[in-house]
Amino acid sequence: MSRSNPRVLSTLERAGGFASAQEVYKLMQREGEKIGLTTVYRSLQSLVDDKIVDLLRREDGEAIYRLCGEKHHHHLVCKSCGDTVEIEGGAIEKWAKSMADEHGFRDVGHTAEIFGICSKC
Amino acid sequence: MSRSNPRVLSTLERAGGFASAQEVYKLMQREGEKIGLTTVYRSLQSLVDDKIVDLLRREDGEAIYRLCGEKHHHHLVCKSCGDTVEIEGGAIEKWAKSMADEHGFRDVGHTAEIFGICSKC
DNA sequence: TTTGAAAATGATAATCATTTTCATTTGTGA
DNA sequence: TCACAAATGAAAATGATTATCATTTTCAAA
Repeated sequence: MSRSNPRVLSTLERAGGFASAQEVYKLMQREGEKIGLTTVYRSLQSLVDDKIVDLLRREDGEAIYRLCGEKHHHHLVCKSCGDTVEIEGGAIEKWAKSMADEHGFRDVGHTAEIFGICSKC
Repeated sequence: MSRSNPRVLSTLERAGGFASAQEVYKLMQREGEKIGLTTVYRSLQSLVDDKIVDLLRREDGEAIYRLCGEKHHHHLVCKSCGDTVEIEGGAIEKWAKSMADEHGFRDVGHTAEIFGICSKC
């Protein structure tokens, strides 16, 4: 049982509260932090165990970690240039909740992404 | 552009309409079918492109393929047993459209999944 | 029937995230 | 200082997925 390295959590916060293990690792390297990839993985895993961060999945299956306290939001992503806009999802929250209730699901979370071509492309 | 090998689809059906690429491959091997892993992946991918099967993710990130109807819909997935309910997403369609308009995006698509614990678990 | 281009196939190698191993370092209490 | 447990991280292992590329199959036209 390992405890989380505090610098990992702090980096995840600085990353906007939303990143993969590889991204956290690269970010720490770029900032001159001395840390091993193994420790980044272990720390993130233990943060998930402690319910301090959520574990989600990118479309390609890569694990992404999100601070639980972060305000929940969604993304509007350009398929061409990758530009991303954070958007509100009030309608989604209500939809997810009502669907879950209707089918007797509990402890529900959700993912929702919109992708298209932005005005610049 | 490759078309799907029909034996792959038939195997996925026989598997209960729900399996990973590796599982489909092993199942076909066990049944004496001569097919390569590459072809299994390609066939499943093209079935996804043709919207004949849905691509979801196990907790560990492994891709799982699931037969679905043609009508656009979303999923309510149990994190514990994998049980899946297909649900309507009228609210999502409107939300995605209005968000895209607001930010000048065109050719938009979207993904939305709800996950939780079902009443049986 | 023969031919040839395009599509499909599959063995193999490459990729890439993640996990495991294990030797070393660090922290801590006696 | 000593001993020992916990933490660390480099390197290897793992496992799914994708890329390569030579070979085979399909099929329509000659």
